[in-house]
Amino acid sequence: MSSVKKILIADDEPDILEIIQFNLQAEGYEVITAKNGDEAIDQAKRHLPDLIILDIMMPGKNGIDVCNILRMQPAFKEKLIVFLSALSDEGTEIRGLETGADDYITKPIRPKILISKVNALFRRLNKEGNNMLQHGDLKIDREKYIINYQGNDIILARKEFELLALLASKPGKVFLRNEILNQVWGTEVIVGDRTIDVHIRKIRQKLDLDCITTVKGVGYKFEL
Amino acid sequence: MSSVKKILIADDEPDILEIIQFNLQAEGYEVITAKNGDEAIDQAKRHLPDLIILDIMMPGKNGIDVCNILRMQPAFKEKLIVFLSALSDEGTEIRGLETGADDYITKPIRPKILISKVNALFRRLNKEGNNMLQHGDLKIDREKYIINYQGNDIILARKEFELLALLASKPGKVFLRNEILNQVWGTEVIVGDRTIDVHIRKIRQKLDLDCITTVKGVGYKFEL
DNA sequence: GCATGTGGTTAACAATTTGATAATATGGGA
DNA sequence: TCCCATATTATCAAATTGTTAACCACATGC
Repeated sequence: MSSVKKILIADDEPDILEIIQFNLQAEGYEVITAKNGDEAIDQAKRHLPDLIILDIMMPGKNGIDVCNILRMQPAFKEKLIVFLSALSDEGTEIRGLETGADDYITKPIRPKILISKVNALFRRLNKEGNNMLQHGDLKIDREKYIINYQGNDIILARKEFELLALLASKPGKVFLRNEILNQVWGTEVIVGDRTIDVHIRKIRQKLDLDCITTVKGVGYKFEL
Repeated sequence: MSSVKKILIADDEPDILEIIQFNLQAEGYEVITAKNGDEAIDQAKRHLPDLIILDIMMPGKNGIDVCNILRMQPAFKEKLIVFLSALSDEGTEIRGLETGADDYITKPIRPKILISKVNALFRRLNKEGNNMLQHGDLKIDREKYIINYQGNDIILARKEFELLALLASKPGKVFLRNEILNQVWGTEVIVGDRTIDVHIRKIRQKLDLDCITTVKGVGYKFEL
């Protein structure tokens, strides 16, 4: 979405390194390589890649060690880490799964699957935290303050927008009236009881889409 | 966590079926098998397994077809589905990833990895709903204020919901009428004797499931 | 400065849902 | 059998939300 994603690959076999690098670069990613665990940690700190692919079996620090070390640091708590494993080392692989990796890829490397997995990982990441919400035909752009439904832009007033954006930020979750007041109006402001209802109504009217459900006695929730 | 997890395996090769079945049963899972796609759908509907492992390449309906068909139905929207794929069919594998599977496992099957993945999937599932109770086919989602039984959402009014949630929070425990009053109604409010009964009745009616037992002279308890 | 429009809030009333109660039925045990 | 705790049902009051219109504040352009 935003900028080119950086990927760090660490493997002691130059061939593998090259295959992966070639394929990921062809896909448009920026690739950094490392030949062993220590180098991987070094490069990771220097470039802060978005995704780190670690071979498990490496001389010196192995992939799991590297993962553990990196996960210690806040900068890598949220980054993607994927293990590479040969068919032979089952035992270590399993430990890898428990260690906080986001996925793992088995050797021999099959380029299409590799790319597919990498893309899938980034897609997942993008969904998580951004100022663009999307559910079905409904797009909510927090930056531009625009709602788009089935290709048509819908203009909501600020409060209406923020209310909808809040509800849509966690589809299905019921927001209590108090929560809504605190999030949208702030804790200082005191407004009457019917204010929320009126805004909800306006949203429902403008959107002409039944996406906000009332949970009587509790609050409202967004769902398609 | 709660009860024994059911796993359905579908593969046209008896050897594979047996290997997987043996390993998963050894791990304490209940295993159901199917030899082809149609049988898989049949068994899935009959047993409502928690996890479905589908071979992609099968005569008749293949794994992806089966997955698509099952995902149509509300009962399987939330279930785990995993694909099994041979090294050869890369193309289909990739499509599998996009089709709504939760993971996929490559052949040849390595038992330890299989088990590790299965365990990981169930672990992930448990983590997902933070304030979510689950007993068998009955899910109680405090955040979404929704009861889900066998894939169907059931809407309860606030008091009904809170009453059920209370009882279900400690399955088997008998809640005295006083306890219930304090927890659900609060200590201030005073309501008549029959009020609880009426709410219990409404829950039983809406759920159409015999999960609340009366303990005469004492109170009520939740159990499946 | 003045008309106009928009956003936000409120009040008043309608519509709806919920929850409590009373009245009555049921069913198991002394 | 009779008694007592619970089940069931219908009913009504209270709580909650929906809807509309009016109002004020503020910005905008003329």
